[in-house]
Amino acid sequence: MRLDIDIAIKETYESGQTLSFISKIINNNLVYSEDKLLLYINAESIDNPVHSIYVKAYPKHDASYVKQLLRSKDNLNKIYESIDTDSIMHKAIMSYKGLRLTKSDPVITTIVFIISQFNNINRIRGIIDKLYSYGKVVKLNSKSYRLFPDLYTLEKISIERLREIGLGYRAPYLYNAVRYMLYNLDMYSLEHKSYEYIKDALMDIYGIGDKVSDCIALFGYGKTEAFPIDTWIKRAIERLYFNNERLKISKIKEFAYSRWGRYAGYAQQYLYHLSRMTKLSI
DNA sequence: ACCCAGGCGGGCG
DNA sequence: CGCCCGCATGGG
Repeated sequence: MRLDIDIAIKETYESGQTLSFISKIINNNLVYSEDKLLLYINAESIDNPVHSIYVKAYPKHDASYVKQLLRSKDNLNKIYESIDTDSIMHKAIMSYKGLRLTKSDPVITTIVFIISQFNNINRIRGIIDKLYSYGKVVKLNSKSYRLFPDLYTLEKISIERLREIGLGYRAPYLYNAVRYMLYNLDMYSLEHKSYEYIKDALMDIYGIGDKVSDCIALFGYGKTEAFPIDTWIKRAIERLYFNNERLKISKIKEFAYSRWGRYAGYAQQYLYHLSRMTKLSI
């Protein structure tokens, strides 16, 4: 199925969202798989913003799901207009035009960002890879791929095994979260709740705090007002907007919400990508 | 060797 | 509340 959308696949893939962790670039195509579906996304060039992509899906072609995943309703030009408040954000927008926020499965997003805490992107990818080995094998175009394991499969993995996989001290966080999502909280019941409601519900989970819940709200529930603050974003705001002054998280939040409002999440994503790509030597 | 990574829970004042 | 500390692990 062909889908009209302005998107820079590579930037979107590399910018540290859920999609970054549960998909792979294979032969210049993006392969993304959740627990019940697999997408094979082909763009003419993953290096440049394109205007359309071609998608094959397992088990069936479902354009609406792909549109939701890639947030095709977002009018990037309008969003740029509203967050282009200064020369720094302007540079980020110009550099990474076509970078989109993505909206992934909230359960998988929760798992990914519990693993992400106080960790680095390469290690997170490695751990997610190992989790994939528990997933079902499916075929698409006569090639085999793994789906992400569902909660019932993850429930069978012991804490010791999670430690071996590399979760370290986060093993009990994930172990408990899997059970919490199975028996205490239907994550899909939060889909159309407010940002604040979602944050409160997520922060009741052992191992999920302010930052991880913001990532889940943003990348798993599509709440674009969320502004996750990790070490990169903290340094970036301090260095680029406050002349290297040390700031409290609460102060940075205030700054971000008042400056970028309901698209703070987009501003965050561009700033995060800019910070990592330039290592802040701008 | 040392420092850092998409932070969190717990304990203390 | 806010602040401070320890935490597993691997790569630069």
